Amino acid sequence: MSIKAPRGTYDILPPESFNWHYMERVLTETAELYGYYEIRTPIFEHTELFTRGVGDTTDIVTKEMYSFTDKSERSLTLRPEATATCARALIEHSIYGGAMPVKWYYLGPMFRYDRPQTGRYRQFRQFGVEAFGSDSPYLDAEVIILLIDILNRLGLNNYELHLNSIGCPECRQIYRDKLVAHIRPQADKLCKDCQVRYSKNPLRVLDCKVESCHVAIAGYPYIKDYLCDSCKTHYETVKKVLKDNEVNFLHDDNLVRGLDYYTNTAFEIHIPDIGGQSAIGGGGRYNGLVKACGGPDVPGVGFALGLERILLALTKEKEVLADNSYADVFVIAVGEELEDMSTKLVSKLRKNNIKSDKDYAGRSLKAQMKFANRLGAKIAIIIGEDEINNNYFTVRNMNKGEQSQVANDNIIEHINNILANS
RNA sequence: GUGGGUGUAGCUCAGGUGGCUAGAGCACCAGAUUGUGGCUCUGGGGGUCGUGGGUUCAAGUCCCAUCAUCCACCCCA
Repeated sequence: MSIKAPRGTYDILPPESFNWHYMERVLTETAELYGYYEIRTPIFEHTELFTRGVGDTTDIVTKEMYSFTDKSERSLTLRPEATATCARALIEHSIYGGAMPVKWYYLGPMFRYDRPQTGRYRQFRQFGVEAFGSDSPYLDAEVIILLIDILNRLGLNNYELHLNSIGCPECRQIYRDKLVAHIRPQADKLCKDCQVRYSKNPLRVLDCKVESCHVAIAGYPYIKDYLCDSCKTHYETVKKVLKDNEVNFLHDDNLVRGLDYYTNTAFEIHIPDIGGQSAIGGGGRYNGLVKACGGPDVPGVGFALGLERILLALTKEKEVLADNSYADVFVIAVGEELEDMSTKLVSKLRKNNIKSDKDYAGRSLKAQMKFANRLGAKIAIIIGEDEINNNYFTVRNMNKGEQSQVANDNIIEHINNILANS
């Protein structure tokens, strides 16, 4: 046992994998209800896609990418997120030439080289949606309504939706200048991280958690007061549609995005009490992204959810969310010479779509019963000499502890009956 | 990248200031009940004490290094 899963990766075993199936079903079925359909893209891309599409000053690109050189000296990178990938696919297949908007969802692993902690892994999984080709604020709202619908269907209640508008490059630049002018006299009072933020991306200073930074920048201007008319109208419409559709949100002046191709709506979902990283998802509008990736000027809006973090929140109270029975029926052969019979019966059950299993360890009847119980079997079928000689099966209802003799020919019907009533 | 905690059985963990053959609970296997699970009782298998080095008559225990893991920060999902 010397080789272990690499740092920041982990195995999902049953019954844990049941939770993933359950969650993924809710995610994909809900998305399709809203007209979003799955796009499956490569798990690695040319490194350049992410330096351009994520931003070469972001932490993701500067210190978290899993990049490697292949045998032909190409620089490739395990995808750290999927939005840039979707933009690439949109451009590559000239999807923008057809009917708009195009609405996609994706589900799968992402990779970031980072120190693992609660709810953070080097290989983690995201579900996200992207809608390209419409600048309508109603589409921003749809994406958010979908997100909230998903959380509700999963049974999460204690989340907070934070919402803000970061305007367009034009009005944001005016705001940025105002903000920098406001901070400049206090710049030396900021924490070490904020010193860096101040020069690199001043809007980031706003969501610093250090108390002294808040004090230092007190009275800072809000971006909402600097939005141009068009951006202001866009944001007001998004908020109105959310209210009309009973989605609660908190306007958050400190919610910002770093890069120029992010525009207008920005939102994040927080679950305060999962410990560690409370952000389980986020998204917004990115009207400049497709162009930044080398395509035409196509607007877009979307979100991504961190699935480990969602599961963390979901399993806080109950460990296994889905049906955790490994087999509905367990077939027991008493004595090795009857194993041919149990094998045939298990095959018959399976052909009739009854989830069933049998012993492969040469166990005694008692031990097989115990095993059946542990698998969560609802029914045990016993085949012994008596049964063979008289053409019947002994069927035991494991929950009720009742058992009966069932003629061989009636077995499927009988089992289906019990399962239907359990 | 920065700062802390922890590495002993498959899992959760005991093992004061070093000292006999390293323990418990759970899990697993078997028996009590020779054709019947869950509860109980009895027994059994399973550990190079993360790894390497050092101190010592003697190291699971002390020291150093290293790796792993967990937690937090930066940042993100």
